[in-house]
This record gives sequence, structure tokens and C-alpha cells, in this order.
Amino acid sequence: MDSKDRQIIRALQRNGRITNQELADEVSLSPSPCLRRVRNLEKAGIIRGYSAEVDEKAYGLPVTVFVRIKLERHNEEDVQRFESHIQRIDEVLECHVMTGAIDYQLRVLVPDLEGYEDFVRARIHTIGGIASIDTSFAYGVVKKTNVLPKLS
Amino acid sequence: MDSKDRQIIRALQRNGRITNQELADEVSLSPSPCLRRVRNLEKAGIIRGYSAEVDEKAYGLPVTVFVRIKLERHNEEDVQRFESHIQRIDEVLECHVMTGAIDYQLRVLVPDLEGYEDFVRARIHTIGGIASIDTSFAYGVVKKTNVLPKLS
DNA sequence: ACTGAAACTTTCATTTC
DNA sequence: GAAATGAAAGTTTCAGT
Repeated sequence: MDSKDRQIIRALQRNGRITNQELADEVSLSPSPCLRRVRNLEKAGIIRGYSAEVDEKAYGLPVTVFVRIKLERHNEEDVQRFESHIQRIDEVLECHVMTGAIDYQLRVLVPDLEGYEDFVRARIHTIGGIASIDTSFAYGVVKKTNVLPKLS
Repeated sequence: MDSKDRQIIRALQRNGRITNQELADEVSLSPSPCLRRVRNLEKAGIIRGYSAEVDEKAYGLPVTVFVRIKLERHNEEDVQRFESHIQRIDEVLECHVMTGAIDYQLRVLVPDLEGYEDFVRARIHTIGGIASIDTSFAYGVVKKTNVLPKLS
């Protein structure tokens, strides 16, 4: 992983469908070494995959919710139980383990407020072992990018 | 935007580099109407683009921070000033406008704790007009997907 | 008019040197 | 790193519903 690899990564984040020729031009490499680097990054799991970026609102899920969750107990069994449940919930796009007062932060997508109420009742509370849930709604996006910063 | 479009969208989120033929097979369409739908989704801005998913840790930015910010004043000028500054900060990958007690939530990527301290001092406090900053570190990822849920 | 099928053109990835 | 070969993907056109 050198500066060239990071250049390639950022180019592929800006345009995941760029052709190898164009990519090679952009990073000042000829096509074959460029492709070699891309394949290596893919095989190493550094490039996990490629994905379409979608307007969630137009798709029909206009409401983003950040949910902060605290568990009642933190033994292996309860933690495993919670995490395996979370992974199976389609509405949860992200779940981070947090430091500090909160155990987890989720990013959840729902069609409306009612959808969120249903989600909490049917998907979250049914897991059990949850001490507290703190909900914050996002009602606008100032910035959203995938492109990683250059390392200084 | 019908059920077929949503099928196409989810397939392109799972694999942004799928060929039109494979995509057409997956959604039970022939290649030309399938491509037409994809192009329409792109032109309508519903598919915003395509991007590589990258392992942030391997890239050299292992620390994810969620930063919750409250402004001192909420007049048009101060809000504009804050938001335009945020957009220019490369380390800020996401910034949401929030309901409730907090004004904004940022997702920030830094190399280490020191990098975060520098970030707050050099990038955030210098904006001015900030009433409070609340920082939460993520130290693990339970789930992270781009694929939107089926609409029920 | 919209969808599905087919042929043709062009471009890209792979492999060899 | 360059060139040649082979494969596919996109575009366009035509036919059918």
C-alpha cells in the first residue's frame, strides 16, 4: 500500500466504473501495472467491492435515523445475541460499536415516522436485553461522500 | 420507479460492476429494456454514481468518529458559513442536519487520536460560532451495507 | 408505443513477449 | 510497459405485442 495505491483507490471511489485505461491515465501508469494493482487491492480485501450510490429518498426511504443503544448486560452471550440479530435487519445499514456511554450506534432507513415506530417495536425491542434507546432523526444532508481523504 | 427499478437498484448496489446482461438475467428482463431502465435511473439522479467500497483501516484511516455539533446561532449567515466550511473538509465524509438537541452529526475519519485532536482544533473550532462538540469514537463495525431494504 | 431479440461495432481485459 | 488476441458490452435496428 503506497501512494499510488491510494491514488487508485480514490479514483475508483469517485468512479467505480472507470475503465482500466482511463484509470491508468489518471494515475500515470500504463494499463497492465495499473490493473495488477487493482487486482491486488481486490484480492487483499482492501477494495471490498463496487456499489451504486442511490438516492434513498427517490427509492422510497426518505427518513434516516441514528439510533444509540445501550445493553443491559455485556456478557459474551448477550452481545453475540444482539449483534447477530442486528445483522439480519435489512433496515439497519450500519451498526458501530461505540466507546463511552453508548454501546452501539445504528443508521436506519425507513419510509416514515410510523415505519420507525414499527421498526423499534418489531425489530429492536424484540431482541431483548436493551437498557436504552436514543433516537435522532436526520432531516437533511450537508455532505455525503465515499472518497477518502489524502493521507497527509 | 416501480418494483423492477428497485430490483435493479439493489442488484447494482450489491455489485456496481455487474454487466448489463447479468443484470438483465437477475431481474428477468432482456438486455435492452434493462439498460434503458438503468440509464433512466442515472439520468433522473436516482443512481448518483458508482463507487469502490474500501477498507478504511487498510487505507490508513482506522479511526471513525461521530461528532455532534451545536451552533451558537442559527441565522442564515452562520448556518451557511458552517455548512460551506464542512463541505470543504476532506476528513468529513458525512454531515447530517439533525432534529432535536443537536444541530449536526458528522462522520469523520482520522489516522489516530492525535489526528482527531488536530482535526477539531484546525478544522472545526476555526469555523467559529460553535456552541458545543460531542465526540463518540467507533471502535468496531457490526454491520455496514449499501444495499437498501426491499420496500414492504 | 413499449418491450424483447439480434447483429454489428467498438472497446476493454488478458496474455504473451 | 507494449502489443495482439479474444471476448463482451453497448448501440442500433427490427419485429412483435
